[in-house]
Amino acid sequence: MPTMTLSSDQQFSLDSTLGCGQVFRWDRTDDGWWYGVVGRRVIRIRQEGMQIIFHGAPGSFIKNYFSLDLDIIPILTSIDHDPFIHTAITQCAGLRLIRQPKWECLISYICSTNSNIPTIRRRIASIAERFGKTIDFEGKTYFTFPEPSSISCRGFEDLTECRLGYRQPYVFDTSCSVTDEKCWEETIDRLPFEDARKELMKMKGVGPKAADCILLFAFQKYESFPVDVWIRRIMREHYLPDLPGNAPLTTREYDTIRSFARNHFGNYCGFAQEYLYAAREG
DNA sequence: GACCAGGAAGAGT
DNA sequence: ACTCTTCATGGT
Repeated sequence: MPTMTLSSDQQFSLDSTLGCGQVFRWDRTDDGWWYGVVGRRVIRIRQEGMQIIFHGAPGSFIKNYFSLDLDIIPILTSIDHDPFIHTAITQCAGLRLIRQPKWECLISYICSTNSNIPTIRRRIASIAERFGKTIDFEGKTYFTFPEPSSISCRGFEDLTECRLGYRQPYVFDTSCSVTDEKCWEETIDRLPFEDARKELMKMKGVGPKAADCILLFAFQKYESFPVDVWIRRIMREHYLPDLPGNAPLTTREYDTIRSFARNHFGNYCGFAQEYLYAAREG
């Protein structure tokens, strides 16, 4: 079984990283193993102190996926500007931002709107099960996340079983437009942040929040600061107590919150967002 | 049944 | 550019 030894200044917690809600296709067994599908691979991985034990992918792949090449200490230092974020950083020590497959991330966050994490997970699993390819791994069957064309070439109705609700046309429509435009990832990647954001929001079902998540989790745009109901609550309570009334989140308030965060936490405010989110409710 | 969850689109102003 | 309504699902 391949292993990797973390260096002493290389903070990493597998449980925080896979359990914080940034990815939806990993499961932890009672004995501490995580199983996940990434691209065409099934990966089994666990952590024992400074040792990472894994199977299903080369070490270089693991290192890149979990962004273990990134020097995280200076990044955390750069966002550690107040006692509240300091507590979150301490609480979720070793949380890393994963480099997610872009297409899967796009659909995942289209499926995430106005939902909770268990429901989102079920939707993604259902899409993979019905449209992906099977992979046999250690006697069990897993499913890849389907290519855009695998969804778009089938009828709209085939998605109904996935129970996406009002998101079904968004997923289908985005699958069609991405099937047509092969190099959308390059386009997004090359653009400066605000332009990339606008470009993503042209896709059906992608608003400000989903765009920010996709930019953060799939494109490593660390200046992104997604604002969901939890983050909004936390920011209003601890950083922006003077914001008016508790009405539905408007575009203006969203922008107020994210520009505050960008100023307060700096260019790596996306890390701050994920630590605050992971440390929510407790 | 009401209310909530990693919101967004569309219509009407 | 802003406000309001509607959207489908599953859990508490």
